[in-house]
Amino acid sequence: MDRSNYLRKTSNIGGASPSYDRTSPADIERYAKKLVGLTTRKFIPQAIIDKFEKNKSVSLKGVLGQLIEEYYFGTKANNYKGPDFEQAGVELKTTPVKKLKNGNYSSKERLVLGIIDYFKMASEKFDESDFYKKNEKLLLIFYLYKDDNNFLDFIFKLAKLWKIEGEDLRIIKDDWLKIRNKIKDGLAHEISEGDTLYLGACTKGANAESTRTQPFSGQPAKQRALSLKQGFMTDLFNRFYIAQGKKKVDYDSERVIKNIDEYEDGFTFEDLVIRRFNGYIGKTTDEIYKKLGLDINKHSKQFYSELARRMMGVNTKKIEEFEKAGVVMKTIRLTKNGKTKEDMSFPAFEYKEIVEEKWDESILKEQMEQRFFFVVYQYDDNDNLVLKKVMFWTIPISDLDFEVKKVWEKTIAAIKEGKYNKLPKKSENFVSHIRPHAKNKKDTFETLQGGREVKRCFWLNGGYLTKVVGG
DNA sequence: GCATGATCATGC
DNA sequence: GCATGATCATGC
Repeated sequence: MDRSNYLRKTSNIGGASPSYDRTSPADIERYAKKLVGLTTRKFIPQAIIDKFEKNKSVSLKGVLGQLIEEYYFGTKANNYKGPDFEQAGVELKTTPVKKLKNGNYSSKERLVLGIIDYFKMASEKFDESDFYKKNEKLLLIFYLYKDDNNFLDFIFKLAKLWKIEGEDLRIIKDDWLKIRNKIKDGLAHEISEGDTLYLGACTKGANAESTRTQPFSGQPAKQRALSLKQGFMTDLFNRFYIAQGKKKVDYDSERVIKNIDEYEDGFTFEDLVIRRFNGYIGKTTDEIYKKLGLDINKHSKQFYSELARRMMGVNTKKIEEFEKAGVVMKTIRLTKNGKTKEDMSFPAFEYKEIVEEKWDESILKEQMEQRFFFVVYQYDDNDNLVLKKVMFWTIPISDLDFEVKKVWEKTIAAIKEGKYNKLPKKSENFVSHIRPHAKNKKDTFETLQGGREVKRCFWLNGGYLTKVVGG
């Protein structure tokens, strides 16, 4: 279909004008906003609708952005390295949000911004990188995803031009540098999405075995793409949505770094967070409590996490940067002789669901690959808890892709055989094991064999954690 | 009512 | 003292 034909078509959409100035970011945004409330079906040619209706197994997902470019904006999708709207420097991205049971919206997934060329990125500077030049200004078009719906009928929820800037830019740039430095060090094969905060290097490929060569090592590395993390996308959507006055949501989250001026040269977000604890290391919880002048309940289960947040200068339940980065804060308590008191649990899994998963897309991998923030206390001779250290941590990719994967595979094999007493025990692997995680014995999930078994989950072994925190 | 984080109890 | 099994407590 040629463009004039397309223009005639789009001119009928809800009174939308087909014309916009493709050299102007603001005008592109204005035109994009007219998509809100529409579905793809409204502006693509009947022939394409027919094609997808005929074969519903074909997902429109991969081509949704292209259809918008071609039939709504009248620009051909390009393979050119720069942004889609070249003169305006604007890159178009469509991305799904889902509505949660409580009525809030959350991003359905991370936003992929481009495959990493390990050879190219290794020698780039951030400001002149392909990534930054292409993605500095994004036209984000969010659509509402529904499980039972045809892609043609997903409703566009929000369109917004967003520029990477301010505190976000600080963190994204540091993330980018961290990834680039790993490539420079010949460690592209050890990159993990959990290494970084907002910008993650997620695996991307036809299958888990899609690999590429890297410049400074003979080791093949998984094919990866730079992407904005799911938590970050959720935050973006909600901020825009609230700004439009569509909905009042009390976020109850506060930043650790309130002002960008708090960043000093060479200090990353993580450095600044760790520095917040400097005055408290070596103090007992009581001393910290008094020093902070708190009036929180000492016997509450939330006491330790609240104490940690207050030391960071955050008064809300949620920490904005942690939410956006998907950082999980955990309190670890060590005994007098430096061992972790407890193993660390993950959410219980459904027997019938886990057997359908592939490792690379598994829930467990996603959960374990997150970045953790450990607040480590140790009991002293008087049985007081003393703040020992704080640290960010991501499980090394070898422990995850080898050890944890083994445990995960054994688990699935045992479930398939119906041998629920043969699930991997702590003694079988030094990183992880399976244990019950339930209200009581009656708290069960259905099994593959039609019976019921107590809810169980994966645990990180206390001994492994002891090693990690250097107890 | 349930998910989640945290912790206890028992027996070797 | 540790592995394993079991359960508690809180908040949404």
